[in-house]
Amino acid sequence: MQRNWIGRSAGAEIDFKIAGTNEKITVFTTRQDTLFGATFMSISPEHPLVKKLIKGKKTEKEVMAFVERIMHEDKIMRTAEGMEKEGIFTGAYAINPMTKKEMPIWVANFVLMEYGTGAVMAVPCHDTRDFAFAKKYNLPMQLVIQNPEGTLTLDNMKDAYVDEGYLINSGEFNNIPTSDAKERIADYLEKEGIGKRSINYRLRDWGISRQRYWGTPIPIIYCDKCCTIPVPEKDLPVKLPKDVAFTGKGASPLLSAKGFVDVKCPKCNGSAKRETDTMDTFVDSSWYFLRYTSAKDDTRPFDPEKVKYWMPVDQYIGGIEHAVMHLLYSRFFTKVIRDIGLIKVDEPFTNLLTQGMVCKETLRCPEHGWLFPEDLKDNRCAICGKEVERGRVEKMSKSKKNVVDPDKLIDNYGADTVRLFSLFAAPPEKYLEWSDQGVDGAWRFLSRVWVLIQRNSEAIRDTKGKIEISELDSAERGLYRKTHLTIKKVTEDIERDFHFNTAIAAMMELVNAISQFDFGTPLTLILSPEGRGDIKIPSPHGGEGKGEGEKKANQASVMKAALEALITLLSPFAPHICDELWSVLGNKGSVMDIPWPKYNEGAIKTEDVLIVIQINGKLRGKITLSAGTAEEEVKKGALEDERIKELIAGKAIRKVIVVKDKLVNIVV
RNA sequence: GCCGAAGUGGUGAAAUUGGUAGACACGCCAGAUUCAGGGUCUGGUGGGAGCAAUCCUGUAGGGGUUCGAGUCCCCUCUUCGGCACCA
Repeated sequence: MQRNWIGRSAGAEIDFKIAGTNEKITVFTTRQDTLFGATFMSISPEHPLVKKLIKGKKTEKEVMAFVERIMHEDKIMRTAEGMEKEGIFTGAYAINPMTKKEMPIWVANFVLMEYGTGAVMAVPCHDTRDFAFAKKYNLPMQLVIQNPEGTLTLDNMKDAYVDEGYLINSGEFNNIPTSDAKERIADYLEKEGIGKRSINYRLRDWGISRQRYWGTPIPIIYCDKCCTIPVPEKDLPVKLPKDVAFTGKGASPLLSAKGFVDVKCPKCNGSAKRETDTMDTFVDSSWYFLRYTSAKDDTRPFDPEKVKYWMPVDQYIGGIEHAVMHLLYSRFFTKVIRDIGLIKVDEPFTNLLTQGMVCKETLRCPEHGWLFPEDLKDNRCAICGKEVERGRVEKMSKSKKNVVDPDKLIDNYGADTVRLFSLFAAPPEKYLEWSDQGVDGAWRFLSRVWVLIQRNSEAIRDTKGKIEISELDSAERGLYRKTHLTIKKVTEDIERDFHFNTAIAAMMELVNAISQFDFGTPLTLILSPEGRGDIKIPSPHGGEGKGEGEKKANQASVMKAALEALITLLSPFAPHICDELWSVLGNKGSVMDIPWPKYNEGAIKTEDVLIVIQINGKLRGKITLSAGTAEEEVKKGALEDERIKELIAGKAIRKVIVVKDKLVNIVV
């Protein structure tokens, strides 16, 4: 996205002789391939050559009047697209270095002095602006790029042809495709010394001063005698004054702070005034990460050694709305600070995650303006009863009152639930339309975890937890495998792309699996978070039938492994409840001090795999085989399946595709 | 106009390498819980047909590549974000 702002474009600078003088005029173009089609020239009203060109010509007065008028127009308006193109002939001519023809030089309102060289070779046939300009002022046109179909003529063109094609009317370069011609003509220009390859960047202006209080003061003093003087280093930093009147009217509030504004000139000691504009807060956010490395250093902005240690930022997370401006400015600052030799960092951020914004619909009463969701009564304004307009779903903002008060949710559900739900609702890079539906689900999940631990903690407390996979029965193996699959999934989801939503879903699956396995002591718990009612715990599903001794020990070990993994994995998402449950499980200390669990490859391996059977790519059956079964065996197994036999009866099998441990596709 | 992202059930979303579309939730439906309500538990839940087994259909729309496409290619539409005559 920053590409638009940096605006790198590769092209060439080309010199044009001005007829009857020794002067030359240089243009920048990305379309040197259309040089033979350049039939006139447009220059910016600010171009320094304008005065020279018209000097002594009878058009001088007229042109100057035009230039003056344009330069007094608002620049943003003047350079807005769709603005009427205007120009005036200077009376001077440039010489096209290829065709040697004379090209009238025009001053045009749409040519910008700050981009390129402030002068443009106009190729009306292959540039839409030049086309419009040439048509308006009846200027010559020359077709030099033919489309691949060969159908273009000067008469049938309704607009400029700006696409790829091949060259015509271009002497020795005829019939060359545009992309090659760019290189060949650039080579020619360089060889002949009339031009060179050039790269242009269009950096946007950044006016950093603001007429507001909250911002860094600009350390400049204005003295009538000594002009503009920077505040001496010993007086830095300039701090914002406290005696300020915020009227909401007029210019900067700092103007009202007399003690701030009136100062002695550091040079002549006469009376002087301070700059009262402050800096855009983007200035501060452009280097704060450097300051963070040395926050307590009161002698300088940052300590280069600390910057060397900490920078660049490994992972930067910010809202998508800052993807262009803030990040571009930060990169710019970093490079400037590097260029003046204070740091060695080239790019400030190694990885960027732009998170989506949280949005919500806006509500508006025709009489009382923006409304909070709770200002509604039966879908009407609670104050006047008027019907409420439901607006667009947009970025949450206090001014539009389309916000959710986290305190209320936290009061009702607790911080863990609110945190868990926010992370579960959507992946982080996606925009999220907030809805309260679903918070209940997060609360229920945490309640289930709470109950599970309470029920089982007693039974697993004395377990040593040693597990031999070969000694486990199939239910135990199943849970043990699920536990390790979950560790893998949660770890990878977090590390790879912060997809907390799928990590949480995986933990929910683990909880479901543990519930199925549950063998804990029957227990009735009364949980009463504010307004949530109580939970009666039903009898456990299994467990009673299980044998004693070894069997029971394995069960407890597997259960313990599952519960401990669950609590550790869940702790970053619901830290408070997990810390509590960690001790309920009989552990000392905080779960936050426990190393992140590692999955065991051996626990994940399965003996049996489910093979999908397709006929012509459509799902027609499933069989379970042991993992790693040879292709031939799998094929045989599929073809012997009763249903498959029926379905393919009487049809010729053209081909059978086997994907190992996954599927068989029978093509008939 | 240009650049970028996206479009999947009633809803939020999964599908990470081209291989069972809809995981996990929300909502809804049914049953259980010795009153109701709430809560909890169990089961069901893309659409259509069928008593059923099952079949057809389905990832914005249209084409294509492939044994096989939400995923790859081409075209179209819609939404969102950014930019604004940059030669």
